[in-house]
Amino acid sequence: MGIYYNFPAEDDMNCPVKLFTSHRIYQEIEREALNQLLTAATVPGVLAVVGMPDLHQGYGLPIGGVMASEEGGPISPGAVGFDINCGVRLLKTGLTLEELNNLSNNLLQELRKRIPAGLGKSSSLKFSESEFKQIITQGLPALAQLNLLDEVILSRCEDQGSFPGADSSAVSKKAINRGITQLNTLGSGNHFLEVQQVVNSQPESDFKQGEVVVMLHTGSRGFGHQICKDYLKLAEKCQQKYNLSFPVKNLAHFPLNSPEGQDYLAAMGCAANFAYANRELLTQRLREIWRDLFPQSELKLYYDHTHNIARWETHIIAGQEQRVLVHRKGATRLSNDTPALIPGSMGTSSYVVKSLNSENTALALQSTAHGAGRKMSRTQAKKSITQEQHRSSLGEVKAVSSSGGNMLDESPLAYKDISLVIDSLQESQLAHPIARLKPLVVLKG
DNA sequence: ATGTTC
Repeated sequence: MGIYYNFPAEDDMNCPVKLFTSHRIYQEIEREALNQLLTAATVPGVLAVVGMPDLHQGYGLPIGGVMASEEGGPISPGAVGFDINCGVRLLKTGLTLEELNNLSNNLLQELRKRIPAGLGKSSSLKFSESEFKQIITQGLPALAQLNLLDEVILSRCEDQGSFPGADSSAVSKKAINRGITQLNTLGSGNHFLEVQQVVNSQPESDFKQGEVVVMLHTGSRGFGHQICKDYLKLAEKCQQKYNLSFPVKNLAHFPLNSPEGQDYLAAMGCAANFAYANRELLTQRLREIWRDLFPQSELKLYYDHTHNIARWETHIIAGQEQRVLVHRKGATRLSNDTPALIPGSMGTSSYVVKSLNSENTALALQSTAHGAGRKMSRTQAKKSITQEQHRSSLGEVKAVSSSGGNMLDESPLAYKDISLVIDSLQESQLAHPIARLKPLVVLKG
């Protein structure tokens, strides 16, 4: 029996809350993050709330939180997050470390020069409004129609790279204007492009020991951010109209069967498609660099998935199979036949995991962690971590910031130990690692 | 995360 913490439905909670952490990680979880998770269970129409071991304080729902709503129940922009379809993509290179080694300095310089990155950065590509709308409505298949898709990769993407129900008429002009120049950019904060080496792979996995891979972590940029902002404002306005009780302002929501709720889902789908396309286009920029530096190597997509989204799924909740809208915010869907990519903090290993298909995976609504999870806020990290501490925490890893900043707020010292998160997933019988990916070279946003 | 004020 894998362990988890169960908080029964008490007082004004509508459902129990299950927190899937080891005892060790539980000690590190902030009181406020747990409080936010328990508060989510008080929203009327919420049928299940689950926390992952990388739980930390967020806006409304904590990062690492999963919240399932009944049909007609709440849909909450804050429970998806500002970076809609923030996600991870992993590429295989077929190269060994030896083939890469002489070039790693060049590679870092080329990445910095040729990958559009940093706060407010515009893309090197120009899209017309109609092309942009086609992309945000259809996702990756639209890139294929525009002759911008290199290969048939849809089966290696969550949602086949096309989120259903997206409708650009639900997206504000302001969001379109922000998004149209940002498609094909990495962004900032915890977004990164990292070259890694497989150091520990299970024999049954697709990974060879020592193989070089590339991981990309980015999302929907200012586009998704604007959509979240627009709909949070609308939700507050709709509170009276639908006579809703928000336990905290940041858990503002719509009824799923309201026009506004449906509009949010349609707009959220556009941001999801933006982010799928963004990761694909950045992969193409990377391929251009790769062709120059490693002409014998071809970048092949291993998998691409999100960790910030709401989607319809069927789960057994309280013994009853039902269709629910699952919000995952800093949590990854993990079905029995797909892998999940769990990026570490800068300078620490990332992992590929598979489901353990246990009783607990069903209780966790088929969810797993999304990363190491913060241990300090950005401001706290900048105050308390010194340059020297940060530099030594990076060890041999070559890191460069596109913005030229000191990256203290992204230091591994500001995050939980990813290996404890992975141990925790195993102890809870949610997932087990099939490969550990050690960082070599990282471009931070 | 973010044209850094959710």
